[in-house]
Amino acid sequence: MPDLSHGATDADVAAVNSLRSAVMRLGRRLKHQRVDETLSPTEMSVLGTLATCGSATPGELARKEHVQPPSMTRIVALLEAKGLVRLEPHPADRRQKVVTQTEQAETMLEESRRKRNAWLATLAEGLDDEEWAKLRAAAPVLEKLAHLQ
Amino acid sequence: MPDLSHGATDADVAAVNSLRSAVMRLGRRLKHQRVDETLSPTEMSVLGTLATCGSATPGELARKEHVQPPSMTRIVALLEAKGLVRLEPHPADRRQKVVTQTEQAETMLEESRRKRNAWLATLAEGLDDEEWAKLRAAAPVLEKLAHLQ
DNA sequence: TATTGTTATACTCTATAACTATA
DNA sequence: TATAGTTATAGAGTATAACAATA
Repeated sequence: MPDLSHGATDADVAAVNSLRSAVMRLGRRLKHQRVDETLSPTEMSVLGTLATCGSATPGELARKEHVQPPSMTRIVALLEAKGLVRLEPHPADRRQKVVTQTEQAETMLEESRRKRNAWLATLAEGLDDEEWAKLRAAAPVLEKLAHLQ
Repeated sequence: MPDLSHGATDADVAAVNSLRSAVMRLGRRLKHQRVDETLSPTEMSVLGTLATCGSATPGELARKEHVQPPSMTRIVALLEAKGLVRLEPHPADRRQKVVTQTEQAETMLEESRRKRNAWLATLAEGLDDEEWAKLRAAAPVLEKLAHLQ
């Protein structure tokens, strides 16, 4: 961790600038290089969360994805309409709902994983071993960063 | 580089999934944690590019930021209206224009760099030395990735 | 009274299509 | 005929505000 009590170094600031710029640009690319044309990036991200968490309430999903509750309402409704999630009443709190992914979603995720290999291949061609390793090492840190605070 | 000629390994695919999800989520956070409320992420990114490249044509900027030419027209117009860039005729080709950042933009970037330290500080509190190092190592690779192909 | 989720609405950003001017 | 940039328009995704139901 950089010594921020006395101000960040120029190199730290530069790294953050670079990181931010790259994340924004990469985000725009990813938006277009969807493996599944019928799902938005956030919808995919929600399915990914449900695949690991099992199930969650709309409020929990909104906090995880860093969107506002009304946005998650819409996203969950779209996923439900596509048959990818199931909405059930919360067992303990009748205000809340429980969102679970369907078997169809699992099948779809497996399929999209195969499709992703093509994009991965073109990606990897432009990176050497070392760069690839750096990317893999940073992936979990980026995930942590996205969830911090 | 992973052995993609015979298909990517599960670990490679998992890394890409994780990366994509993190980039999307982080991108949404960055959208809201703007250091300058009056500039969109892409506007900031364009200024960052101009700060390093010196000057560029709208077409070049569109390709770098991965937006379509009409979008860059709008972005450049907004930056010009804010007095942050100057538009001049291209010396050799009268179809093109040259976009250059103003002194005001440099002042603003310096100011925003100071503001960014606050966000950097809260960020760094949640990361240890090792994680921070991984992030710094990956930043240039992410930039490369954003520009590939 | 606070919290969960929804409805209604508006905004921001970007894209596509069609156009103008220049090469 | 091709290219750089613009104008006009539409769409996707998200936010805010106001509301209903439950805690």
